[in-house]
Order: sequence, then structure tokens, then C-alpha cells
Amino acid sequence: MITIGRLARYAGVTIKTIRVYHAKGLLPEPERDSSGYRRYTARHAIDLIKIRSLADAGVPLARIRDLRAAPAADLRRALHEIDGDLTARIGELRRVRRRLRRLAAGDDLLPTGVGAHLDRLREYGFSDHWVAFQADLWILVFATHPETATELLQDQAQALTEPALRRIFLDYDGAHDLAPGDPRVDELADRMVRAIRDRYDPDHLPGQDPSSDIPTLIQATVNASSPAWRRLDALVRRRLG
Amino acid sequence: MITIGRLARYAGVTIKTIRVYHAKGLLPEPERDSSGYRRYTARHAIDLIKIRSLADAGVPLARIRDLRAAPAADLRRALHEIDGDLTARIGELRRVRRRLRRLAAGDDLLPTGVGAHLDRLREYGFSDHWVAFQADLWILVFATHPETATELLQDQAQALTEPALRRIFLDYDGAHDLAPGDPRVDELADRMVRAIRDRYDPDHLPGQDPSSDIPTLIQATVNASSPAWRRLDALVRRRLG
DNA sequence: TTCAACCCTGCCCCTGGGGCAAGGTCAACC
DNA sequence: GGTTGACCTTGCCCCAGGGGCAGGGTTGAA
Repeated sequence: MITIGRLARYAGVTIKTIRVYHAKGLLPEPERDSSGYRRYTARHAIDLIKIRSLADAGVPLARIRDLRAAPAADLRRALHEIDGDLTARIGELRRVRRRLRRLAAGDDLLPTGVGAHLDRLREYGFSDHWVAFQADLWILVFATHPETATELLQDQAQALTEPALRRIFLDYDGAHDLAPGDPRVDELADRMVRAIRDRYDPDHLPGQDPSSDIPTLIQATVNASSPAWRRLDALVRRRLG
Repeated sequence: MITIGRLARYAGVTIKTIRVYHAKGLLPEPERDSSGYRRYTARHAIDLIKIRSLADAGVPLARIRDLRAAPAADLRRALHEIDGDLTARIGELRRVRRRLRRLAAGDDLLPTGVGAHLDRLREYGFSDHWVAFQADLWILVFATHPETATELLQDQAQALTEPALRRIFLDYDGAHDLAPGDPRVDELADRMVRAIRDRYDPDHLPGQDPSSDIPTLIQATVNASSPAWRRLDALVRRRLG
């Protein structure tokens, strides 16, 4: 006839845990003594220890409660199932860790390939501001359109190997702080339109996919950061549309 | 300017999750349109995707919130720490699974060695009732006194190889349904006292450890199941002093 | 005009307990 | 016979990471 504290120490749990098990119907409430204290028997200790050995194995308490009324065959079947669950959880954690390590190796949360692309941008002389912007942009594209993102990235990387196109992008970067009325903005818009017409099929201009808001969303963010860029977008859009 | 549902689909989370992140301060609340709907920008999408890639790696939300204000070096350090956490969790799950498999293989929640002992009891002709009783008893002993349980079990197993002692235990088993006043109870008590005096140092009788209630608890449970057993315990206890 | 699909806030629910408050009880010590 | 400290009681709120429902408002397309 031991008290709850002793039982807790024997079973290696806290008093709270035992009371929770009573409340959840896993362990029957014992008799009370004259002062209302719970008084436990060896049966309770044995039951509690069995419950803990299942709980330690990761079996949810509700499941343990049901299992305690079930025959041994059910118990075996349930244990097998729980084993499968554990294996799945281990696999999932391993995947997560692999992802995390790639993340840590890249110093940031970048999808594969984007890091190298950003390094090239720095080499080409793009501003830090532009590089940071591109990083975020590619995160967004990879998350929302994983199936075409790599293709887009490769297209973009290839475009930058051509000096004339690279010049356009560098000038776009540089136009950030121009006044919107600056003639260089108009001149850049001209070059952009010609380059786009040159490079892409007029019926399949990139960023025109009507099933996605992402290009629009990105362009809105781009535009919001500079009046000159906003004007540039308007000009290009008018001449292409 | 997308709605919460679209943002949720892009990021692969539920609407509820986004609202929870607002409430927890992980993601800033966006502007509202004229009807009170939240309207999100690309920035929110990027932030949310970054948050999710950390959350998917098992980083607690509170930690993510703090990390978002921290410099890159802190982020790297935190990622390394999280990697360690993950490794520890994987190891723990593996241990749990190993325990579970031993559990499943033994058909029950028995500590190592007890299963074989119980099989021998059956061979010796003990009743099913007795064997089940012993199973629970050893679970309790192993859980509460892991350091001496194996020793006790071996002592018990060795005792049972001696025919005279085995006879005593078998008679104890058989006495369960005797009337408490049956002379065979007195005769058995006599044999038990002689055997105990014979086998054990009188200053170190087993089950007399004053620092543990477990023997008392077990004896109380044993006694509760049969009047004859209760009388047997009283007789032995009186004669042993 | 109607209908489905959205959106809003506020509320309670889950697991597996932790922790605290406010009070009652027990055993030992002085 | 007090006091002290350890123990017990119930009841309540808290954590992560959301799920789900109620009871309403809004939007867009047929």
C-alpha cells in the first residue's frame, strides 16, 4: 500500500504522469486512505511499468489504453505496426537532416544551383542589392514552380554568358537609382524589348503563364523598390503587349 | 497581392498555419484590402518559404522567430546545433525500435531471461496461475531493482533445480486452494522455514531489505489472493523471527 | 440571382505532460 | 505541543503545431 510518490519513483515517472494516466483511463484509480491519499498495490506498479514500456516505445497513450483490453495477438500486430511507424519516422528525420545539411553547406536557404548562380552574378559585377534580390526571387520560384525552376535558372544563366544581354541586366541593376524620367530608362527599355523579341518565341514570352501569379507578384515587388524600375516595366509591357 | 489561400498553396501549408505564424510573430501581418482580406506580397511568400524550410527541419517556431533577426553566423551555428539534435533524435528512435522489437519477439513485456525461466516453471509442472503471477512479479522486480534482479532470478532458478526446494514451491503453488486450517499448510511452513535457514545466512534473509517496500508489496499481493497463502506467510514470518 | 469557393474572427480540441496555487496531512525534531 | 519539511489533494493554465467548427461576410462566374 504505497503512496503515489513512491509508485512514481519505482516506475521512474512523475506523480503528474500517474495522475494523467488515471484521467485518461490507462491505470485504474486505487483506493483512498482516510485522508484521501491514493494507496497503490503491486498490481498498479506492474500495470504502470507495462504501460511505460509501451509508452517509451512511442506508442500513443490512447493506443495503449485500447491495447490493454485486447488479446495477445492484437498486441503483436499492433507492435508490428508501431515498428513500421518508427521506421518511417526515422527515415523522415534522416531526410530532414540531409536537407538541413545542404542548407547549412550553402550558408543559406537556397535551392541547389542557385548559390553558384549568385556567385557568378557577383563576378559579373552586379550590386549586392541585386544579388540579394535574385536570391529571394529564386527561392520563391523554386518553391512555387519546382518543375520548371531549374530550366528557368539555366536559361537565365545562359543569357548572362552573352555580353549584350549581360549588359542589359547590369544596366537594369544600375537603373535602380535613376530618376524615372531619365532618358537612359527609355533607351534601356528599347534594348530590352529588342532582346526579348530576339530571344523568345512571341507566343511564349516568359512570365506570361496565366495559371500562376508568381511572375506578377515578383514584378510588383521589383517595381515597388524603385520608381525607375516601375517605369521600365510599364514601357516594356506597353511595347511588348 | 495574393490572398491567404493562394499563399498557403504556394508555400504548401494550410491557411491556419499562416494565421498561427502571424499570431506568433514569425510572419508580419500584411495589409488588408477593403473587405478585410489579407493581401500578401512576394516578400511574404519568400519569408514564409524560408520559415517552412527551417520548420520542416524540426526547428521550433520560437527559435525560428529569434533566428530571423540574427546574423548569418548565428544561423550557421544554430543549424549545426539542430543537426546534432536530429542525430540524437534518430538515435533515440532507433533505441526505442530495438526495445520494441525485443518486446515483440518475447510476446510480452518481459525482461531478458524471465521468459526462459517461466518456460522452465511450466515444465516443472507449476500451474498457469503461478506462472502468470511470477511473470508480473519479475517485471516488478526488474523495474524497481534492476541491479539485483538478475542475481535474484538466477538464485531462484538454481533453487528450482534442487528437487526438495522445487517440491516446496510446487506445494506452495498447490496450497492456493487449501483451507487455511489444513494441516498441510503447517507442514509446508515447517519445510519452508528449514529450507530458508539452510540456504541463507540468517542475518541476510532475502526480502528483508528495509530500503524497499517491494517485497512487502509483493507479499501483500500474494497473500490477498488466497487465505491459505496468507496463513502460510504468517506462520513462516513468526518462526523466522 | 444564385452558388461555390473564399475569407474573417473566435473558440475549443488533440498529445504528453509541466508547473503553479491553495490547501490538507504526516512524521520527525525540539 | 509547536514547527518544519516533505508529501498529498484538486484545479487551473501553459507549451508546440496546428485541426476543426461556428457563424458570419465577400467574390466571381454561370
